[in-house]
Amino acid sequence: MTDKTEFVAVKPVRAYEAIVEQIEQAIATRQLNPGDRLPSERDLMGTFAVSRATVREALRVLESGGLVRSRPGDPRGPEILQASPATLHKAMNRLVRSGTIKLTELVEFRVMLEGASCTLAAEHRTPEQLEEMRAAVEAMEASIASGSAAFSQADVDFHATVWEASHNQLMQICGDAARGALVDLVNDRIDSAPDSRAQMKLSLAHDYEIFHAIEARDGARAGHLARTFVIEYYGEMIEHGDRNGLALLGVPSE
Amino acid sequence: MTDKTEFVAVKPVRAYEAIVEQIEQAIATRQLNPGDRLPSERDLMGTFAVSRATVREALRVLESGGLVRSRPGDPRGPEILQASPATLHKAMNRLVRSGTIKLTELVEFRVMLEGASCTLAAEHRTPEQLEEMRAAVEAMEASIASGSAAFSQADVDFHATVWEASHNQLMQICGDAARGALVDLVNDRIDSAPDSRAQMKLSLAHDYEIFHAIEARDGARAGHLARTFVIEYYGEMIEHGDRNGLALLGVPSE
DNA sequence: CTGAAACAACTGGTCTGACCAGTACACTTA
DNA sequence: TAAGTGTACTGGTCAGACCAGTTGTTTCAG
Repeated sequence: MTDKTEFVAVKPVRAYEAIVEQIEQAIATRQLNPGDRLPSERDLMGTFAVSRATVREALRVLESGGLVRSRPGDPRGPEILQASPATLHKAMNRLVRSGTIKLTELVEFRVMLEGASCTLAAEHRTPEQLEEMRAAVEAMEASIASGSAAFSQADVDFHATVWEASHNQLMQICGDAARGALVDLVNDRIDSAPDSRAQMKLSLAHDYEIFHAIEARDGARAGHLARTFVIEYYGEMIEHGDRNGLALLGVPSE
Repeated sequence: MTDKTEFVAVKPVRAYEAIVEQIEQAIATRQLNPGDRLPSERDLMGTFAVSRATVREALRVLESGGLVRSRPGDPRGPEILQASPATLHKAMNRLVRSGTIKLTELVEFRVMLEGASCTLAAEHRTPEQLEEMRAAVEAMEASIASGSAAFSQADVDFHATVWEASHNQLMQICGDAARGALVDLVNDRIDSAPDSRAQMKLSLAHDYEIFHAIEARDGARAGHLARTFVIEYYGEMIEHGDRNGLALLGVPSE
């Protein structure tokens, strides 16, 4: 506290940034709450003493961050929005797609998330969610003959329900982003390797096992299965040198 | 494919949004790469056939998303940026602060990440990184008397090195975001509960144990320890009903 | 010939003032 | 009372302007 005064680097703050900052603060500190309205752009230009172009730039930034929404003609002004995971989702997607992140990392990440969500789902799932899962796996089984599109849709449904049943949005969002990025990457790599029938049967068997573990509320087993299956599925695509760490994630601890 | 034509909901697309979309696409598809330059705002208004105000709004949105950077006076035009975790970080923070995401979820998320990164670090760490960790824990031990600021800085250093040694940026980024959000939340909750000496000693002991597991390349043990400690640390702040799932995450599998 | 100073041609940041197409709400009118 | 009409707002966009800052070039003194 009584340290010598220290100077820190500065960077010019543009007017619209200062406005964003203020409004963001007001939202963070609950002075502004979802449903509240901001004054109109023309009023705002008065209170911030800037031109409309400037307040609009600020508003656009806030809007792109999912904090407010403007609608033309609405006399109540821009609306403060409930925070939504959409922005996080987009940010995650961008990061992963940018190639800053290696396939191995993505798979490791997915292994953890998938495992954890299955464990949590086994604990937290409601009876309704269990039935949804049952319906999804049965749909998979039914569509195994009719085509890979319907099959993988049902597959996605099953996993989506598991995420939901985990009651952990954060994992859901991150897992979803990772899954999306992963299929993109894999599609780029081996374009359109269509699910072979054998492949489908394997996936189905896996999902059934997981389902039963969740049904039995056996979280440890559900997590272990999920991890193992993801590793098995993506393992071959990963360079040999990177497989050790992955394997470790599969079967942890005492 | 031959389905009946289906109409879908539309929403008006503002001009600046269309511009953002196009530039975002160009970046995602690698037509535009980090270091590349966009034409100047005045040129852009020509190519998109809009006014400068509109291209500026688009640029502001892209800038707030961390995709480009404009600098006044630079005749080369706005620069395409390397994707950075900053946006993700901010998005996660906002989501957590807004209360959309519960403390429990955040802790669960952190438990997974912390565990996984320790496991991976045990496998992937280099000798140099091991020494960094050793230095950090020793710094913790040394500063245990001198004050909590230095102590927790060393603590953060230790964990940062572990993240780094895991060689998984994704986990690092998410873990960091979660950690940041968590300390924010906890600081709000019990404001400035200063690390008691006992608390510090406990943290130190934990970190030492983890360090030794990483040193011994015992990934399973390192992960298990990390999970257990995080659970122990945050467990009390979590509502009783939510603790079961958390406990499950700690000691998984067979 | 060299190095420094002056310049010109750009850049982004901001402002003013204007127009349009929508929306909400009060005010008619049947 | 119910349907229709106005009107006064909203946000979206445009045009044109000014300033301060950067860059690269040109000029000029040594």
